[in-house]
Order: sequence, then structure tokens, then C-alpha cells
Amino acid sequence: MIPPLAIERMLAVVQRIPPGRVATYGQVAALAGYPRRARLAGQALHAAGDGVPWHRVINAAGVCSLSADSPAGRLQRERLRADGVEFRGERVSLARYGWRPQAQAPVLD
DNA sequence: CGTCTGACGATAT
DNA sequence: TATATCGCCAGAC
Repeated sequence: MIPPLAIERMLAVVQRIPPGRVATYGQVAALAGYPRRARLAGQALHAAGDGVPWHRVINAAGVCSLSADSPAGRLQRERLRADGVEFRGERVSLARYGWRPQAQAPVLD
């Protein structure tokens, strides 16, 4: 079972991700105080409801871990696009859209 | 316990 | 860029 505190902290981190930016599972876990717990972040997000922008969390390869065939997978991609995030095929450029907490500079060209 | 699986990650080829 | 491998950790069985 995942410690409720862990879920709370993970979701708190996710809520800081601004629109148009994406974070990786490992990044969210680390920022929440659980380094090397990427999978834990995944479970925490699974338990997330409305109010937390869970769609802005993808894997380190820049791909949505949720299947593009699943309803949730399509919803995630749809919401990211709505945020202004561009896909190159199934992949998002972390170099351009990766969330960098300290200096959230505008998207470079 | 051993094994497998998963909203994962890093490195090598 | 895509695969292969291995590491990692919690649950399910």
C-alpha cells in the first residue's frame, strides 16, 4: 500500500506543473522526496482525481505511458495538446516542454 | 519465499 | 531513433 502522505506529496508536486510543460514520473517522485520511485509516482497519479493535472506527467522517453488506445490515454494526449504541447509522432520533446522548476523560461525555439 | 508485472529509468549498442 | 538489458520497488499470487 502506498503511504497516503506519499500520494499527497506527489500530487502536490504535479499541481505545480504549469500548462504547456510536462514532467517525468521520476522527476515528480524526486521532487516529492522519493528518489528512484518513478513507479510510485505512477500509482499516486492513478489515484488522482480532477483538480490535479495528471496529464502533464509522462515517462522519461517523452512518451505518454498510458496506451494511445485507452480512453485515458487519448484524454491525456488531448489535454496536452490543449495545453499547447506538440507531439512529434507519439513523442514530446522534453528539451522544449520539460518542466524546469527553478527557471521556468518560455519555450525556446 | 520466488516470480511476475507495471501510468518507470539509465545506459549501451 | 529503436531495442535490449538491467536496476528499482510495491503488489499480487
